[in-house]
Amino acid sequence: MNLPPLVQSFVLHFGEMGSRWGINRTVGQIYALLFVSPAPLCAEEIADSLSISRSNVSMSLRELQAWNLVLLKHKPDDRRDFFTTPDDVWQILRTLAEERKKREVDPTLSVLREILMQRPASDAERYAQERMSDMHTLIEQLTHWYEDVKQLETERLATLLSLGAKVTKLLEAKDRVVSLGRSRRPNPANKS
Amino acid sequence: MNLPPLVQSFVLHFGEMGSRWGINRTVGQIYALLFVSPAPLCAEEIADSLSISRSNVSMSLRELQAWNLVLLKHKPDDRRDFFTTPDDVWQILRTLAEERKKREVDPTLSVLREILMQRPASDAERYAQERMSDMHTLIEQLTHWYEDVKQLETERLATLLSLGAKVTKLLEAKDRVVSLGRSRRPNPANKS
DNA sequence: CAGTGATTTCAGAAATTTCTGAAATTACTG
DNA sequence: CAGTAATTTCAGAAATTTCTGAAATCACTG
Repeated sequence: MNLPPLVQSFVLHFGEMGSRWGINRTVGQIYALLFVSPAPLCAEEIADSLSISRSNVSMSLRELQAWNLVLLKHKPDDRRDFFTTPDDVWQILRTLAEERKKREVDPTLSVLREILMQRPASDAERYAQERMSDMHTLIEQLTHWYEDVKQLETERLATLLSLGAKVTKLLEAKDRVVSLGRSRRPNPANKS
Repeated sequence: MNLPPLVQSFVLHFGEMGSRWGINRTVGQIYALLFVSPAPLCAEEIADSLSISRSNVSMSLRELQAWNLVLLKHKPDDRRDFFTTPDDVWQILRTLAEERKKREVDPTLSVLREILMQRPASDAERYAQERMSDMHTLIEQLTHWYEDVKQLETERLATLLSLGAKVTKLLEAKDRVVSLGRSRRPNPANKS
């Protein structure tokens, strides 16, 4: 591996992290490399920089494309493919969230729903279903929240983030304001 | 594997999912089994239910304990250990979030900070640092938000979730109200 | 349509991870 | 403190994943 030392640390760390997620080491490294490269790279350059085989690069890029994590660029009069990542880190975050949801959350929800449809044949099964139902409810709540906030422009999302838990203060304030105007209505926020 | 069919589907799915995260298949299966079991199980029972070796169970339980995902129980006059998961799915979610942060986010932040301290020795390194700085900023924002909302009681957290993007409506409303009272102050929410 | 360079595919090699059974350890008990 | 049951450890077997080099495919070009 023949990279500026500072880039190399980054690439190696993402390799490690890659294996801790489902992504493998090489895929993580390639992504990291593309992320910090000022210009798009072609497969050959990636293979050289990371000292891995050309075919490994090919397969790993395919994987990254399946995750929508890389962009394909072309230079005039050059028929090689060049690869980059999106510039906007928020966009990257959105893509990651979306893909992980698609691969992990959605299938889980569908398995849970499937099981919850079935008729329990014993007490053990009845209890198991209750537990799964709790899990299903929680995941659905999280998913709905996600589907909702992902629509927000980045600007607003960032504002919301920086507010953090302080939004609850706002909620309380709103409750008070609303109770002034209307007749008793303890917690209007509870409706879905 | 000798389990009620409905439990078996669940266990198998979590096994699959396990491998997609860093967690391995057996660990995922054991967790799923404990999650839907009405009473705590001992290692032997787990090994039998999942048809895996006793030693594998031992190592996997150790792993789950390192993640704080299982509880140890004891029966009077029985010196075996019995295992369960917490009842509250919100609590489980909190633990998961906390552990993943500890293992994935924190180390990444610290690598990024480390690199950003260094002096770039070339244009390539300078550019790489800019990119890493963007990433660092984003992760810090997310982390701060997380540290903030994780303090909330579950009740409030759930309310916040169910509100979703509608909080921004509230923000706008607040802006209007505040502008009525005070002299011009366009976006008070922006301060960190 | 032969020639060339880029890319992909894929069988098997290499590396890594997971799992097991046997042995060791721990923690009691009579 | 010998005996016993539960548990852990760990070397190597088994399974899985990752990676490579050689061959095939693709997309042009003269």
